[in-house]
Amino acid sequence: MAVTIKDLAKIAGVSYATVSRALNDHPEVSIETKEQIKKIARENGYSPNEIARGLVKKNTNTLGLLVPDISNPYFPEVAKGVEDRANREGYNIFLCNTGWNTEKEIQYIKTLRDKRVAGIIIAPAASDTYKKVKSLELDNPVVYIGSRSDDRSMSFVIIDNEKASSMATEYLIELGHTDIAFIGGNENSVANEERFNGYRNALKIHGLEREVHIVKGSSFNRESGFNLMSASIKEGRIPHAVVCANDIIALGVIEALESNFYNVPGDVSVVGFDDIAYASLPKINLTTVAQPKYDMGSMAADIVFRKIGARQSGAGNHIVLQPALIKRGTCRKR
Amino acid sequence: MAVTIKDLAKIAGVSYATVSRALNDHPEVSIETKEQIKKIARENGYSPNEIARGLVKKNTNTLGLLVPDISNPYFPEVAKGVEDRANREGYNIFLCNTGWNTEKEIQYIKTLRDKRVAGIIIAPAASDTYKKVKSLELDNPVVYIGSRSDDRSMSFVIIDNEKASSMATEYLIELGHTDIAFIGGNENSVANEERFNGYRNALKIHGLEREVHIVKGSSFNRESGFNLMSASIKEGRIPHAVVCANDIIALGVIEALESNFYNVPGDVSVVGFDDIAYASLPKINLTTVAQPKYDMGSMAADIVFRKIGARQSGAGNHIVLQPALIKRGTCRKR
DNA sequence: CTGAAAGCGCTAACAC
DNA sequence: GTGTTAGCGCTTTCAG
Repeated sequence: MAVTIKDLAKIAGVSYATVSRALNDHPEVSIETKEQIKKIARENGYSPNEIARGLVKKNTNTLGLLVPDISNPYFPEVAKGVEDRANREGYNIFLCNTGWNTEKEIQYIKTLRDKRVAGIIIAPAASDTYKKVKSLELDNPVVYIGSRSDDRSMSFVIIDNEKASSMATEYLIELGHTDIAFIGGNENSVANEERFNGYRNALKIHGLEREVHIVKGSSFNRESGFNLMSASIKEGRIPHAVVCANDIIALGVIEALESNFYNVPGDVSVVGFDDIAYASLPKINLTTVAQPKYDMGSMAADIVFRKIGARQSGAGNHIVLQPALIKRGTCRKR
Repeated sequence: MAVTIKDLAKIAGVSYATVSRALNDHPEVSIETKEQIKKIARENGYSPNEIARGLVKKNTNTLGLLVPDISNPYFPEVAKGVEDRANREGYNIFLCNTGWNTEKEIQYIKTLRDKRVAGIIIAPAASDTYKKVKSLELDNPVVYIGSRSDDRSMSFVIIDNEKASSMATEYLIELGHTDIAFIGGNENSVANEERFNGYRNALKIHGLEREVHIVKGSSFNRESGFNLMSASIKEGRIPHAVVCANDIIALGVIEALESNFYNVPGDVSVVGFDDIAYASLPKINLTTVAQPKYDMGSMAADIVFRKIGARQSGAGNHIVLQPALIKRGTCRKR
């Protein structure tokens, strides 16, 4: 099998401790033996067994990342941020696609814990993710991304979802719309709830409470947006505008609207959430709320590293980024 | 620190070997002590140290996946296929974003090797990835995805890129186009080369050799497609149609065309490659070549598992899937 | 059915 | 500078 440190020691005629030192560039070992040993290592295709090393150093140089749906362009961007930051530290990341399923989420977290990852970054699948994870009493630092729990002992990096959603809704109100619908994603998602609250509050503040036109959410995807909007149309409920819980839902909503010959933004205005890359395509030109996805990923990784360094699983780190409304072409004055 | 098997043994008043057996459901251990020990394990929040176990079992239940750009919606789909298949086997995957950079690729592969992953799935960054990887003389099974090397000892799962590209080009020819351009991605990518060859061969077969209108590629992304097409327009080279090396390039090409007031497909027909989710958006409606991304991912993982089982790093496994041309709205008769 | 002991590949005192 | 030795947390003979 693979050549070990002992094999090298035998060849070099030294103890294997010396080999270990040489390979790790310890200062005590003479420069010649160092060179010598490294040469032998190279010649014999030695590859250090990181898992053995990890066992003794109690350190795997590995992070876990849980995302609900890697097919949603929002998450690859986050993942890239996490990965780049982790890579700079010499860390690798385990990518876990949870499919919006907390069971799967917990199962993944358990294996990550067993694999002794240095930290776990979670884009939660649902609101009960938090307590489920908490009940695991992990030793590993955990940071949430995209949404938060009330429990301030937990760390997170988010944008202010509620405010963002309010901004979007108020923009629509300014444009003269009164019958504004909200089409949500997974109903047990915290981000979804916050975005809904932001929407509702904006209506309330502007005395439009009566107009609240909720289209119950189902999933954070295109099909769901399409189906929900189609159903609403079938019922004859055609709002002036719709606030969507994310961009891909918005894409589905627009699809439904246009396939029923309603023009966007001519007949109905639509605003999304996330600002995925495709939102800026001229043909799409979706008005939406931007999230600094990549930065959120790297910031989350940053917090993990800070926690690892500090050895204090203590206080929660909280980063709340400000959202920006990107006005493009799917909204129009009424 | 974390409770170990020895702690449990002490509590249970048995040897730690027995604890190990009980926890692993060995048949020899009495059902009562088994229950007993499991209970103690649960109560004390025991989590098996997979890295210690891995050291002795020489098995990490981990796969590595290298992709050039996780932001390209093609790759998350592949990743999902790999991940789902791996998950069924109880494996986790290391996601490595190589940024089309073979240096980074090799560096990643080295750490994956050091971390003793059971196998590595590579969506290669460039044509020299193959020999660079080969020179590493890995013990780990490797399977390539998306493009292949001539070296038949390597395993891969691909679609027939050349044929696919020919199909797309011939479709354009049937539509009456003669001045057909090819806008490529990374020039040192094998997939890019194969797709270019398919394009050129189709022209040749139809006696259109003289018309070959190559727009040198640069990157597999939207900006590149946009820039290349814009430059071509500026030079006054407006082809009848353009074959793009992938969908996101096509998106950029269309963007460039329309921002210069050329209508697609009215003035210029465009065909993409990959069939990413956004290609089917009514507003985009991109004619393209479909790749079974998810299946390709899971098949690649499948090969890895077969190799792990067989313990024969021997013969290369080759899967060549048939491409399908998806005719949508970006091409029109001339 | 269970215990004792060796060892996976490596690092880190502790000696000399 | 380098060797010896004791683990890291676990699985797996080998005894009994």
